[in-house]
Amino acid sequence: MMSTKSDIPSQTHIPPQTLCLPQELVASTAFLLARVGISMKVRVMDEMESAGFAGYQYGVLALLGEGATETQARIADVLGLDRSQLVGELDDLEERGLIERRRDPNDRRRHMVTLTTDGKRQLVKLRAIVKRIEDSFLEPLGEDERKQLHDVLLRVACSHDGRYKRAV
Amino acid sequence: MMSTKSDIPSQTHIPPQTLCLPQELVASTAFLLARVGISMKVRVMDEMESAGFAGYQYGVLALLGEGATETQARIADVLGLDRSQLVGELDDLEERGLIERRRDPNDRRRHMVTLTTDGKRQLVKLRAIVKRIEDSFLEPLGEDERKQLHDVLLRVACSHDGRYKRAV
DNA sequence: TATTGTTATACTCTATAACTATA
DNA sequence: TATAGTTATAGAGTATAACAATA
Repeated sequence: MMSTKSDIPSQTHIPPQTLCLPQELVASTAFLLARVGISMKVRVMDEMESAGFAGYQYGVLALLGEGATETQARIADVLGLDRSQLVGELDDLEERGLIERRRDPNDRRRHMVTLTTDGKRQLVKLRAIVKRIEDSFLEPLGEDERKQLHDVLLRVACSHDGRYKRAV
Repeated sequence: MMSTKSDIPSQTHIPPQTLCLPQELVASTAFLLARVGISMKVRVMDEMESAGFAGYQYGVLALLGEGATETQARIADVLGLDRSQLVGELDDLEERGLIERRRDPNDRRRHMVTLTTDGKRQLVKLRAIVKRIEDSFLEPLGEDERKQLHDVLLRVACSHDGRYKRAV
């Protein structure tokens, strides 16, 4: 499963320099941001899958957990997913009784999506998973460093994506 | 090209709340890190492609730009790419005269890869692209905030990936 | 037998297009 | 005609497996 990617290189007549990234990349904040962000996401996705949840289902539950009843189109737009992609995720969540889809009587094209009690329970579980992974990643940082990191990231995010607006 | 994803939602009898992400996600440093990191990567990839470079070619050039002659296996391992994936990228770079592959006379299985003069020139160009994108993203941050961000990310990266070691 | 580079194949995501039912 | 949800299809990207040359 892990192939040979993380083997200690046993090269011989190349100086036994440790496997190490080019300074140019390590010096780049963009590079670090992408690397750390992606590996965090991968880890979250993996553990979500182990917990029986696929892809972006946590995002959906988290959004619905805020209370509002949402349309599928809105869920997709807010989360930046494709509407067609969302269908499958919702099908699964619905079958498992974590969400409910009801037709909007005022516009029968629309599905109003809400979280069930069971869905809320699962959300708590998934939230804990994310929190645990986040803590493990940010372990080398002190409390105020974490706060500062979050603050800085939020400002950067806001300046490039209008969907963060309210949180500023 | 942009589909309808960024349309202002014209929903009517749903309160005209602006499209906005769940607070739970916005409050999560892991989420922000992944979001910002990925959108930065996407932007870099896009602009690289516009400049005629595909995928991870910048990484390869940057690595070779540090001076050392590297084996294909080492390039792949350092950059975290699949060895088979690397072949195509190198083929392209070689055809365009930006790198050179020579058989290692001491071990004829190996290809020693080096950067050509032209490759160095292109590297300078790509470096500028990344720098420009990074600056645009980090624009809301002051000088010392950027430094602090880089420092914090580096520490996090180091604690989860041995390939950063030297840079600590 | 193990390893390097290579080629071929399969699989997962995501993006696109087409279809229905409603408006 | 346009939109919401759905289904089907295609493409990109990645991972896996098999292979030839060399050690």
